[in-house]
Amino acid sequence: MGTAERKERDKQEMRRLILETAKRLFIEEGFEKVTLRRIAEAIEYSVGTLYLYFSDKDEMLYALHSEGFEELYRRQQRVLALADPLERLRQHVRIYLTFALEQPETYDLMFIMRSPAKKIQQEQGWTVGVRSYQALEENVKECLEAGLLKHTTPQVAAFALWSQVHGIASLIIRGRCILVSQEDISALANNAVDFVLAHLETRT
Amino acid sequence: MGTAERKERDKQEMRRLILETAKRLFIEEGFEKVTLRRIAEAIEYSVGTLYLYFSDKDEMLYALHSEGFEELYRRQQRVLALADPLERLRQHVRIYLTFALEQPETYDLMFIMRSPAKKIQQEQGWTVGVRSYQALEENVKECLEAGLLKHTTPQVAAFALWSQVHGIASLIIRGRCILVSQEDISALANNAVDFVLAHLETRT
Amino acid sequence: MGTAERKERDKQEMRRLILETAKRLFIEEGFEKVTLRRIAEAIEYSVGTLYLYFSDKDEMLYALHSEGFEELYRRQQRVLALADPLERLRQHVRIYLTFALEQPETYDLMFIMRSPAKKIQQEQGWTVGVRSYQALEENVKECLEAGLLKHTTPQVAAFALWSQVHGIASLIIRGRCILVSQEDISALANNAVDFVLAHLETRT
Amino acid sequence: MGTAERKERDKQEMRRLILETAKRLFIEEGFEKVTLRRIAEAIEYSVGTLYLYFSDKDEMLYALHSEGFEELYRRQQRVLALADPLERLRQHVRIYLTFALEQPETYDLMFIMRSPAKKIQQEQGWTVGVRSYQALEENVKECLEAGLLKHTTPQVAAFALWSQVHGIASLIIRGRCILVSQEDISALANNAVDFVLAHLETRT
DNA sequence: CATGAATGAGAGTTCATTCAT
DNA sequence: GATGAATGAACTCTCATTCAT
Repeated sequence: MGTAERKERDKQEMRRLILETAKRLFIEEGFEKVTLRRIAEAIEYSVGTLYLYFSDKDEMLYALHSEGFEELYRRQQRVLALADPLERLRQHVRIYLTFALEQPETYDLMFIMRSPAKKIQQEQGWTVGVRSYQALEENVKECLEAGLLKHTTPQVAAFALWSQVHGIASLIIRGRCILVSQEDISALANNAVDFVLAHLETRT
Repeated sequence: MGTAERKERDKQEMRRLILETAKRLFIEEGFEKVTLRRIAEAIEYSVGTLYLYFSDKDEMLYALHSEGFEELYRRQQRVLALADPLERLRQHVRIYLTFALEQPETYDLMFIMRSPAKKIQQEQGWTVGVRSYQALEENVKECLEAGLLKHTTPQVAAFALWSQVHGIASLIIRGRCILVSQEDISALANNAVDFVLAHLETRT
Repeated sequence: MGTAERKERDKQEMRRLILETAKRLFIEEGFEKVTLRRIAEAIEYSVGTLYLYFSDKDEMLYALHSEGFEELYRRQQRVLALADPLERLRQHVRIYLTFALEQPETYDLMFIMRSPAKKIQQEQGWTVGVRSYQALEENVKECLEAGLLKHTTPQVAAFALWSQVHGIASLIIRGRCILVSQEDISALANNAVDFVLAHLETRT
Repeated sequence: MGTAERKERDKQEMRRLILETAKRLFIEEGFEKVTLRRIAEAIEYSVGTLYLYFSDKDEMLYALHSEGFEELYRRQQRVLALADPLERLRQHVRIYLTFALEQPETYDLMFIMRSPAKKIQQEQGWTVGVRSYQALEENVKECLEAGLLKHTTPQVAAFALWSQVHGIASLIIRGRCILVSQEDISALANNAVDFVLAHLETRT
């Protein structure tokens, strides 16, 4: 039925509206300060309405969390086509950083925020995220096997890379780069990544 | 007058007591769970008393923030004696990571938390921190000048190193290393640092 | 018109369905926990639909209240055939207690609950109930006139009996028999009734 | 210290004020309708203040519940001096009924209300009450042993008596005696008790 | 006839902060 | 200097009820 479909679409749109608004407020005011009331006010609906789309605040956070990981994974996929594992790894890292800086509030929720959402505190809340990490580790492994990266275990190399990019992203997102002018931050981030990445390659 | 001095000293001691207690509670129970009431109970004073030593909660947070940076700087000092700039840099990094993992909640407040304290949001709140960063940058610069690190600017190299260690620390502190067993985390952290550090040296 | 009749019949059936469901839920989950949403879900209709058959929640409660009294009266009727007024009275009491324990939530609504329904608060809401009470009083009166019960007024004897059984029923229903094991409660209840009843008879 | 004592007394008075107010509202508006906000308004304090004297709503209910049982037990004590167990039992019953009708809201809370308070739902919440019931049972036992009551077990006789008085009290308190004029209710209650009590004695 | 989206009022609870004593 | 009683504003969440479709 056309009407049924439209209703379903409307429902999805409302969820989107709520989530996007929540996300926007998160940037503007910080996660912990955002309350259901504020979200409701922002979309000009009553608080109760939020509960028609999410069973509680946790579920809202978890939805954003999940969407974030889906999006990240989707972006990672674009890279898989690259035959050269090292080039693929480079792109991998770049894509991650881009994602973090393009959607800082989502990234924050995924990798920085001390989430009050119970679901996220359980291990199962991370299955989507684990998949992404394994893709990275797999990529690193290939590089190691092809002798393209300095010798170490895939675990160590993957973690080193991840923490490198995460460090950059989270320092920027949480406003700890006060010494660097806003315009140069992105350049600095890229240079730092390049610097590290370059010297982990065996060629150098 | 002696009494005036003693009074001032007493006042400082009380501030210390409060701050140490707050820090301990933050670590034991997590930031969100610690209220002024809990701190007051822990030191066996009334809540109102806290306001005799700090004008509000923000000021307490800011004091902890500052103390954290003082402590970090103090630890950095121990390293300055080392003649070899590269070895000094290695220790520098190691000291930073140790501090972060020994005092996770303080580190969190300093480098991760989107601080509610207004004072920290202003640039002047970071002067203590800037000094630490400059010490690192200075150390990096020396290494570069001595040709001990792969070529780049001091800014880039320092930021790369800082973000590397911060990334490790913050992933651990904010519980994002769910794939790694609790016991292995510290080893993994060290290995990752070693891996990166090693390959940024020119010798390799 | 046949259609009009059928419509009316359908309407009645729907009311029945709603009321029976409500009653079932009340017994299963307790009064407080049952919301209109839960009733609606149970009958697989929307909440709004309930308002097509009842003007508000009060009216639903009142309907259940009335039905309870109808059911009680119906059960009382079965006893009228007994010629011996004393035996009839004994059965009367027994039937009352059985009803209370078989349909505790309905009994609760009828005789215990401080009803939220405004209609019940008015005297007219009790006409159905009064009929039942008069039947009991009539029965008692017959016993007294036949010299089968110890001397007193019908009012006193009827009230004494009613409050006796109500006391038993309400202590059980509202969970005040915590000293008595769940299995023995029913036996205790019967023994208590027997004890009292027996000694009010003149024969003893 | 005098001041310490006065402070303690003030604190107790405030608890009393809150409890009495709560109790009064319970009568006027019914238990379930009374909210913390209403109580706070009634005593002209803020809602938060209530939490300085009671840790939550449950504790307030439980305090009233406990006080009720203490008071009932205190009243029972007055009767113990009577040498004649039968006369003592008569007074026992009368005292119970008087208590119920003098403090209907407290009695309601103790013996009728389906309490939401968790503590009351646990068996330990009733220890005070159990003591009272055992006193009654003991009295009944003495009567039986002295051959003053018609033969049965102490359990059955005690429960019969209790449920008799409770039935009367609860029908009155919950407004089910609509047929009887308000003035006659008390007389009717007494007559009913007398009627039953009299005929359970062996003398008759 | 039936729906389901929306709401307003209100529930219990928490907490940083103030201030008379 | 220290207290602790008091508060106001905020929190998340629930529910009977309405109404356009």
